[in-house]
Amino acid sequence: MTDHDESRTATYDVHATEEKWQQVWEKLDPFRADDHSPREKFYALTMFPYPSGDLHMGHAEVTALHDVIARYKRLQGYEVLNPIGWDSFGLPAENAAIRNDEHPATFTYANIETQAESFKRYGVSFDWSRRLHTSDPEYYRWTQWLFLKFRERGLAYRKNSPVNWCPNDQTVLANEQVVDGMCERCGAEVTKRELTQWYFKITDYAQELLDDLDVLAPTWPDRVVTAQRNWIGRSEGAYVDFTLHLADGTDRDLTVYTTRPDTLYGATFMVIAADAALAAEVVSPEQREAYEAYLAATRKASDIDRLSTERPKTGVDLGITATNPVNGERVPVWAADYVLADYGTGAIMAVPAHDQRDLDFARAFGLPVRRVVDTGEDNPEETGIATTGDGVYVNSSSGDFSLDGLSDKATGIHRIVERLEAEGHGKGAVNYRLRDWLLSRQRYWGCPIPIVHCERCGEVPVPEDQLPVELPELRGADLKPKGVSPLAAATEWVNVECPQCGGPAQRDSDTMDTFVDSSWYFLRYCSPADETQAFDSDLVNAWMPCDIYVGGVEHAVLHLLYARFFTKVLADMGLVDFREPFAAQLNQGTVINEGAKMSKSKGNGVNLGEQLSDFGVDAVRLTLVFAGPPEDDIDWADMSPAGSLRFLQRGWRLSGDVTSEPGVDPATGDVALRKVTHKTVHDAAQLVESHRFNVMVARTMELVNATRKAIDSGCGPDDPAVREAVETVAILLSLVAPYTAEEMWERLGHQPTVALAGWPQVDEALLVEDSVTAVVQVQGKLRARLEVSPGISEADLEAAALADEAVQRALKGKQVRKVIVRAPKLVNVVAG
RNA sequence: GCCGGGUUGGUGGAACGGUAGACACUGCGGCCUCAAAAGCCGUUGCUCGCAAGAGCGUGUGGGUUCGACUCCCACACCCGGCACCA
Repeated sequence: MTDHDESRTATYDVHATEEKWQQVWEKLDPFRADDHSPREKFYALTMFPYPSGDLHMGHAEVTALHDVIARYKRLQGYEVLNPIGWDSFGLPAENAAIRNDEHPATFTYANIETQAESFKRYGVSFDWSRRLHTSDPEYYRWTQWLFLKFRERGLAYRKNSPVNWCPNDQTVLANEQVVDGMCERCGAEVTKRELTQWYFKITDYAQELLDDLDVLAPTWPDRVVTAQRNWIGRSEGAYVDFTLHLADGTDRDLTVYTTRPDTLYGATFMVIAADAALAAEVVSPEQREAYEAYLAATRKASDIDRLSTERPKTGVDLGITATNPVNGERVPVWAADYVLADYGTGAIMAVPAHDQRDLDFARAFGLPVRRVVDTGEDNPEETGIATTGDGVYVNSSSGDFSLDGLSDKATGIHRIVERLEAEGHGKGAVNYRLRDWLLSRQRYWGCPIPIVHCERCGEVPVPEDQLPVELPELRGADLKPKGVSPLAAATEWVNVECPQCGGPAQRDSDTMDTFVDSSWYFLRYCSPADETQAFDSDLVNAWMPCDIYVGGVEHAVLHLLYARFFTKVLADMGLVDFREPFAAQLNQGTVINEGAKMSKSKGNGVNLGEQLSDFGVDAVRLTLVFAGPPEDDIDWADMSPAGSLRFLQRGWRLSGDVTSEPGVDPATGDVALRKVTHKTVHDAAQLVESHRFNVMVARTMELVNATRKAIDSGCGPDDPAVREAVETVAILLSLVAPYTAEEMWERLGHQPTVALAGWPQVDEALLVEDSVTAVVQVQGKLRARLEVSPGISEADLEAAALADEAVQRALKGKQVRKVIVRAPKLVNVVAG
């Protein structure tokens, strides 16, 4: 074998290389962010993991993508903050502790260590000095402090209300954690319970949370913006006051919310939510028995039944009437479960002609249907299909007021609201689907709520200097869910003196939703060791908002909405000077296998550790980044980590072929290869900025191929352009394959680390092509290609095109009518 | 039903309104080898053709344009969000 042959088949030992560089990085500590650096700051945040076990393919993907951005920005000269921590409170640890008769911390911190080691092996450019865990008292002390601050502002309050209850996890859930009537975490069917619980008043911020989505829309994924808009669910309409006439002869107001006040003349009955307190208060004595039977039946029905849209309408006549404020008409009042107690006012005016639900109800109970908007469609009373579009108003007048003849919905709404407001019978209004955030949980492994309940003083906040309220030591069977928090049974912990009066009192025994912990961790990263405050406002304002937040789309409405809410509250408190925490966002897709989500039951799981052992870290990372657009799902069965490793070895091999010395002036090198190199660097920057990492990798592959050709059959290995090209490959590869890149960089005679080598300078002069391929079309069809100078004139290009043999052939017998020339790229000849 | 996003070779995917299929994977042929593996080189959208070449081709149907994967309209299907929210 000749030396040359050897260089074409040589490979490096993947695992030895990994171990070697891990030690070097440990020593050099090149990714520590300097708060006081004069460089421009860049905050690259990735959603911190929950320590459920070792890292899996999902972690590998999000981290690989995230690290491309962090490493790119560092090369570009930014001071990059790329922190890591763990969202370490939560149910899985608690359930494991019950199973294994141990403390949740055992499971939690063991897994954190495992994951931390795996991240280090994975070569992620994290700043390990800022590591945090939300279950550390040093952290949750400040979660408690924030809770108290929110409470001082009236943004954390307690109320009694029917809440979502997971019978399996034995805890309440926020609306956001109930998916299709099931517990988001365990899949059990969620039931309702009447409980007194803590809430964050996120609804105070509904409008701002909605409005600022417009600001985020250009840099946030569409699906996240859409999901949040839908979740907030703003609707515009009006409150309208009807008068109820009770059986005992008294009257009272009944206010309803409607988005179609313009159809007020079509209201033929009213419906009150069966489970609203009002319904029980106003029902007539004759109908009370029937109502109570109906209510009992309603309560028994689960959310699953309720959610079914196919279900026929049910209800009961309350035996009373109400007066329509615009025409004095008396209509019957019913109770039904299709009206929700906690939206609007819990009561509606039913306009069966123009609302499908009301029409279904009217038909089920023989109630009248009156059309007040003629849309040209058939009468809803006959078809059973409500008409909801624009049309001409009819039967809509009383006294000196009339909508009749009008054909514009917006004007109709405006006119009737004006009228209602003038007469004091209603007003324009906005409603949101968003509800307050229920934050209490009846579980142990979470942040204790720093409140003491005193018989005399009521709710008393734990004084700040007594924070944190630490969790008592409970383990194993003590943690078994029993419907109230396990903390309630820890009598020594629960029973305390009231901080205010010194009398006997009890700690609040619930813990906080873990989404509270994760609503501010990105702030803590800016000053993670600060023992005097939750975060240093100056440092937070210097680093934030996060320039990029990479993570899973499953948090589109949960974590991302809560974190936005927290940030707005903190801005109102004057603690931060921005109102949105994440300037831009990237949601990675899911790694699946053989067309399906990986799962134990399907047996299609792909083990990350095995992939890393078989192909090496770099090949796995490269495969994930090269697979396609970052937000697309990746089917691992379609991928070729072996192919990725092959490419990396090919790239590495180049570094052994370079024979010129480090520091040689590339200006004297082969111009053709230099052009490829500089164009690649130029394009790669734009591709990374626009998150087209897969294309960036493809371009790097092209550069490798071009360099290989130059070495073997072009300018040869000692040409300075070859060194320039290979050094460029090493730097570009460092975004995705840090081990291979370091190895190349060292073989090229440079000191570590390539991560700080800087982004290559682009020579603009080398971006100019000296010949371009001009395309000649006849009738829009490609007929010829011409190599021409980039500066060719339109006339010259046209002449050359028409002179071409293939073009003449295609034109045969036809007359040239028109020639479009776009020098130097294209000519289109139109004939006929 | 309402709101977003999508549909390109055998596969993953590229393509400022201007060469469709870059870059890979797979397949096929070859080199190396006693042989195999690995590696390397060539080839690979479909149809016809020995070839030169020709025709077809980006979910469907229209439109705008000299020219459309790209823009506009309608439709089908897939994915995500919301949904008895008045």
